[in-house]
Amino acid sequence: MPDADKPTLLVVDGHSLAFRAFYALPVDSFTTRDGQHTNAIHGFLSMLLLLLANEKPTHLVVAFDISRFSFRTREFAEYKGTRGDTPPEFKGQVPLLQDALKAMGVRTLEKEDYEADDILATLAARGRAEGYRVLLVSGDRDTIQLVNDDVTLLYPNTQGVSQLKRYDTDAVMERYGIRPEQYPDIAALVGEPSDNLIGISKVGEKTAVKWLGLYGDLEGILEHADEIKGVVGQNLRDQKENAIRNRRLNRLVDDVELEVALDELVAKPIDIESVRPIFERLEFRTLFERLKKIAAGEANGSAGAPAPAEVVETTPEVAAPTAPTPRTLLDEELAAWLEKAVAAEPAGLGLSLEVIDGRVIGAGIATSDETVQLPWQPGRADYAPFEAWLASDAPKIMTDAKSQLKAVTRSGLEFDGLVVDTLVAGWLVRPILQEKNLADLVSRHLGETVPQGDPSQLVPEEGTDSGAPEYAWYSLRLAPVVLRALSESSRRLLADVEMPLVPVLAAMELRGVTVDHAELAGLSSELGDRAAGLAEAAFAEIGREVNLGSPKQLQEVLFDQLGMPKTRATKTGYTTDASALADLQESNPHPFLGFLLEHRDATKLRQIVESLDKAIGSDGRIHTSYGQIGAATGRMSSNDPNLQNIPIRTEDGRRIRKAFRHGPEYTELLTADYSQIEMRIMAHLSGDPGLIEAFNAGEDLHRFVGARVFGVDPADVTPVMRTKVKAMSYGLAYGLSAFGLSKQLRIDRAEATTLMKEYFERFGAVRDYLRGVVEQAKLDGYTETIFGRRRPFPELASPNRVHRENAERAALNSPIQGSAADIIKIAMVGVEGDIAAKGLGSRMLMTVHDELIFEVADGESEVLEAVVRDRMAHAAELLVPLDVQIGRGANWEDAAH
DNA sequence: ACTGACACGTA
DNA sequence: CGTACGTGTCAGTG
Repeated sequence: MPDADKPTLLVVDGHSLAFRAFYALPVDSFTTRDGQHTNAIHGFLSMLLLLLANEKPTHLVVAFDISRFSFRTREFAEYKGTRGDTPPEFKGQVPLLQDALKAMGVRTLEKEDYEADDILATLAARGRAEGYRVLLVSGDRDTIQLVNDDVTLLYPNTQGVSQLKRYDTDAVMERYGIRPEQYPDIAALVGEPSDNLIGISKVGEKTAVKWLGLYGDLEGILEHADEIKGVVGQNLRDQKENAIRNRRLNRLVDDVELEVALDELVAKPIDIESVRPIFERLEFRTLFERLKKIAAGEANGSAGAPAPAEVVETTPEVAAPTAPTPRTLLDEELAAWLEKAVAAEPAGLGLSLEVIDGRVIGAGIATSDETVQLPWQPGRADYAPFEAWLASDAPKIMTDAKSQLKAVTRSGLEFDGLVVDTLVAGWLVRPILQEKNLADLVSRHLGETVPQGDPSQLVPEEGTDSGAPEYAWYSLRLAPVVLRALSESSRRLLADVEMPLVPVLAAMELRGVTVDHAELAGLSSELGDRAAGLAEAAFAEIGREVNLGSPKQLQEVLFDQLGMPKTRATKTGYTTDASALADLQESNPHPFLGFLLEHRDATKLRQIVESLDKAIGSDGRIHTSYGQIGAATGRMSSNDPNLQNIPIRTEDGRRIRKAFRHGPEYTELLTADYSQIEMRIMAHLSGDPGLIEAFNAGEDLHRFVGARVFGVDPADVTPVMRTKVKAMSYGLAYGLSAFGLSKQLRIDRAEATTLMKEYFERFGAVRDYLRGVVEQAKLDGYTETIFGRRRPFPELASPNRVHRENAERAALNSPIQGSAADIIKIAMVGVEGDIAAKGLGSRMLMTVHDELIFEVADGESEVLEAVVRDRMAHAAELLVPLDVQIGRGANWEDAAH
């Protein structure tokens, strides 16, 4: 019978997995209202659901130990003796877990005097004999011996519970260098500290494998013990009893008498109603939702959740292929070649445009086995076939396309058909900015090294190999590898959002935004004067001149000269940041502090004004660069200059925004921003009825929430109450703690704790969701946005508490911030498309995370607003409406609302 | 000239 | 003991 047709028997070692989950998940996040710990249960069930979805077993059973005593402890009293007492917090969870499994219709098995592993061994043997494919899940290494052609072991990583490593025969051989059935011999020689089994001194895995290679098995090794030289040989002879005893104990019993036939283990459909009570008691809301989905999926015969993306580990090839030598083609030759190449590579041709001084001067085009080098000059008829292909929607694969597309436009060419930018695709695979150029990508995903160009040849001569064909060729080869590493939804995100966004960003960068130089210059000198005055006043207070911009010198002044109490410690001393100075001002008022703070404000602002002024180009406009692969969450960044951190909170700051104007051909600026998009996303993702109602009611969000939290009428929500819930709401998405909340609101800890408690009582699904995100991320190793953008979080498994908790907060925030990024990107692509389709003259200029800024052409104000509203509001269909605020004005400040 | 640490602007 | 960025300055290093 072919493997695919075999029934699949999934056998899980219950204790082993639950115990792993117990240590992988924070106990304090998984405690019910009445104090029952549930982390082991939650982790176990979550992993089980993942397995059901991914492996789709036809038969299923979970095996448990009855106690820590078995025939092995009778034989060897110290067996597993190093294990401390089972923590009571864990012990209490096992019966509940068994109840939950029972409610889910999952059979459990246990056998007096045996360990769960023996049950696994028995079921593996019987399953194999009866024509099953057997999947074992256990965290006990001894089960490696059970692997064979029909039996696969899923072994949890040290990382966490759900990153299961799949051991088939090949994987065991690769990892240990021996066949699975030889594993107990290795373990017997080396010892197993966790079972309190001592091996042979100085014998590790390496030595044991070597001996097995020489003498076949443990028996053989012991027979030839006299031939083994040196200290290890002597140790073997002295301590062979250890090895013999270990081998006896680690042999799993595969004929345990079990009162069950395999076909009784058939996986039953989940009856969601019988599960409900126990899940409610355990307060597993997210898990219940997942279970419902799986149950529904079974009902309509479709598969459950998709398998998590595999981490692609490429190994260097024996001999890396090199790019074919480029040919230079013109006219009909070029036309013929392009036609043939397009037909030969339906997924697209590799393309790299050579750019000097922002203009296209040549191109390299690649198929999998040919490359072409093409010089290019404006207006030369010879290149018509190339230009036509460039402008067509024929698929093109590039690396770092945005800068090249800008050059295309500057050179008066048209472009279409970008299907893969390997840089962007690579970032979707690993959004933690590691691979930032083609060479990095090639090394990471192809395991090859891009040959270095000749550094002496700074400017390639026309017609010579510029490197562009090679670049194109590597891009072409990277594409399928990188695409394969993406989940299906990430591939859709790439094709539908990120790729169409590339030319949109290129166009926005080229457009720039008009900024008034005179205004900035005036502001700059005014701020400069003010800073100078404040510095003088500060110096007068302390009787000397110091560098106010030097934290080190400030520390001298504050803590030595003025004898102020020490602030929070930093790596190099004590902080002098604004909030610490404000605290000092309260406890130890001193005029110097006030002058210093004001001086900081003035110089910081002036510095921003100066850098903006310097960035104004000869066209009177600032052209920022948008970093499409800048942020791990999916957001875009802006640099050179950064237009996403222009001040707004202070009056002086807003004066900077007044300098951002519409161009002379345009009538006004129009801004459009999402109001409370992150809270709306939380409402959607958590499904919290209260929050959803808040948004659908159309009332002021914080007033509504405040009314619920404080139990008053919306009309009676005071400004103080509103401020508090507002801080709480915003802090939620960042993993704010009671401590942080108390600090921010300057209230005491107890009040902050009460506020959080009250908040979560009214909006419990929010807490449940946030908790679930982190827990799911621990199991999966990544988080996902509404549109399937993934972000890996290896740090969640860190044994370092600070690192781990930082990762937990980042994981909490990622789906929210990331989904908001997905949404505005979708809106941008839509708006740009509509503007072009309608032939409007208005243009999208800037994006600031949840805001878009447009330049309005004469008479288009209304139609532009309609387009923008439509595309932004309908970028995603959530459980709550997406509210878009529009403002208009002659400058950015006036266009705000 | 570069780098790390600090501080601070935005969403 | 609140997420995500980019930028400027200081101060230490080459």
